[in-house]
Amino acid sequence: MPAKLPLTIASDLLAWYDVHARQLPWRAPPGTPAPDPYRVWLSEVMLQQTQVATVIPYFEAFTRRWPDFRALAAVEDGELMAAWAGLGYYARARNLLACARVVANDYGGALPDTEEALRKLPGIGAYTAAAIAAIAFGRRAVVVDANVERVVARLAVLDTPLPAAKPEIAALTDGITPDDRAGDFAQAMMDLGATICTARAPRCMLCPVRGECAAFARGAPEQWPQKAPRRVKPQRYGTMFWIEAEGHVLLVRRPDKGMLGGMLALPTGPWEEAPPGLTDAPIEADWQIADTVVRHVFTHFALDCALAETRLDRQTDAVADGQWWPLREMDAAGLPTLFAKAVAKMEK
DNA sequence: CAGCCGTGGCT
DNA sequence: TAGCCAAGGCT
Repeated sequence: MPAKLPLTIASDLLAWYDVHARQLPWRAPPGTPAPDPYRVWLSEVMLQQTQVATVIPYFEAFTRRWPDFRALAAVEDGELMAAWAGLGYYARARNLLACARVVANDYGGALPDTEEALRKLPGIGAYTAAAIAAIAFGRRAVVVDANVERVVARLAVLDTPLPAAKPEIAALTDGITPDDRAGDFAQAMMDLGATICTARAPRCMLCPVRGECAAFARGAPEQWPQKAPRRVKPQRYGTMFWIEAEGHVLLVRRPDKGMLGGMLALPTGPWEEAPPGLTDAPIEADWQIADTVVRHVFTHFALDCALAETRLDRQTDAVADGQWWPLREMDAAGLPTLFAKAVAKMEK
């Protein structure tokens, strides 16, 4: 284990946070009473692997429609998934709803206030449980996200690459987390990582703790954290099927497991190393292949998806579990971006 | 534990 | 621009 970090980091960081904290819709100003746990929880789930600017409009829409756990717990699955459309990582939406229902049914509509109890709820892992306990309930918790990992790795010039360095980083973070204001400290670390101690081109001259930063002293802070090399992203090919009839298009609900799980979508064939053509076409029809493909990049592969079109005289019921959606209301369908791109292409 | 799981911003 | 990256959780 490396040497401990200077204990002055917490006080320096909190003093900086008192002046420079970002004003965010889910955040109470420094020193004021803790914000509503529902809003903290909702924001933390939305913020998992997702940047602040992307989350804000979704957070505003969700809190306007569903102001508390009971309201959210009463939503139908499809309505919730449609509202989440575009945010990505759709398992978060399924877990969000499951969590809201547990809170409404088993906890009287109020989130439990300990890390241990929070950790057992759907969609709440080690990071989110610590963040909620600290920010919403004022408990001392060690909050480690990707920002904290980067900041701590630089402060301590950790040469162990991620993710192997995670235990060391957690121990070092524990060592500088204050007993009071652990929530503000966590948010200060994350603000610092998001605005100053950035992954590339860090703004060290604005940093309140550069005097305690070993990476700054070395003169090359962007050299940390070290990371294990990434795998190359494979290219895959697929086909989407556009079946139009009487001003409607056929949509299907994707299974909960797997890519875009639980989301409404255009029917698709398999996604493979070679173009699958009309494999798994929902019906036999006179398919026309659009002249351009829909390109979309997911986390672990890139997809070139052909678009097969056909028009029918009537809305066939030959496709089990399909539903006909009016073309004039495609925005309300809540399609993942891959399919929203196809809709945009068809509307031209 | 390592692979799976979206999307948009930034350089 | 092509790749890197982000307030991770689940299995």
